[in-house]
Amino acid sequence: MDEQWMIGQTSLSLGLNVGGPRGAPSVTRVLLEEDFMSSKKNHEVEALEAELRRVGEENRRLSHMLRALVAKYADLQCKVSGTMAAANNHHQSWTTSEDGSSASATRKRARSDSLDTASRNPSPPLAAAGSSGRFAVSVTVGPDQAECTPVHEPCNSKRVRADEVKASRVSKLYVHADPSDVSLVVKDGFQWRKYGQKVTKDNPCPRAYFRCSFAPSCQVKKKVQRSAEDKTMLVATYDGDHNHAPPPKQQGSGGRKRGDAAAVRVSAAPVLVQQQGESGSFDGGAGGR
DNA sequence: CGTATTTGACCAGCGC
DNA sequence: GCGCTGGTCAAATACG
Ligand SMILES: [Zn+2]
Repeated sequence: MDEQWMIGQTSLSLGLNVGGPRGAPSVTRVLLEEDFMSSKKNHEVEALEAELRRVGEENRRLSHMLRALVAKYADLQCKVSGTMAAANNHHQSWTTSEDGSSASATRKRARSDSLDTASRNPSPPLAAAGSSGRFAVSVTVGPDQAECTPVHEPCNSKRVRADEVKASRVSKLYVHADPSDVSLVVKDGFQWRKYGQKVTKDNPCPRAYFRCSFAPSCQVKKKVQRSAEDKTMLVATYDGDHNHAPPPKQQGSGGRKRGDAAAVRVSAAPVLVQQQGESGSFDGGAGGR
């Protein structure tokens, strides 16, 4: 299923890329000038100019979208490559992405590396789900993921590794949400209760902390933060696994609550693999503090 | 009135 | 030892 979706993305991306370059507008403008010099039909020139402007705007928008799409596609391709050949990691650098060393231009690359590193598991616990307008990628990293040692590390890698080791089950979910959404309350099928919000150092957008409020014995936590540059990307980091039956999407064809048409409701249910192995002795202790 | 969200305070881990 | 940063708590507030 994932491959099919990715193939679709590939074809789309290639098609857009072929027709993407901004060479046509200049040609159109030349033709338009010629028409104007001939002084045949001014109104037609005006119409053409208006259309040209509109097309230019659309082209720019499409270009932007295409760029994001290409970036995502590159991430997915890298991930797939890493999954297929888990041992052959040639061009992976795993730059200082989590450390946050102000990598402005290489933000996408860093994300790609992160995804790729997470996908370097022996078993492929990654799931991709895409809708017509939304984009969601879920990556579940396991405890044995920290075995892979980075290659040429500039400075860090021990802190990140320790963090990964400490976290038993961390699954990242990249969702493509509308930037008009100001509340990071991502309704992904579960009931979350927000318990904190902090402003991180390298990201101007605040990070929201959620906790599963569906079951008292479920201490699944979730961190939601939108990307610094791609305001349309919401990075939801799920920590833990639900030990209760998920609410079966009881939200029918009702109206929205806040009248927000483009809400963030992440309906793309990520097929989180329960291959974490031993799930026992995990749901019992729910004692907080 | 009960519940969810907000938001400042508090704390723990880590680097210098 | 001190400062910084991320994570959590809990009182206050908003909302249904
Ligand atoms: Zn839960």
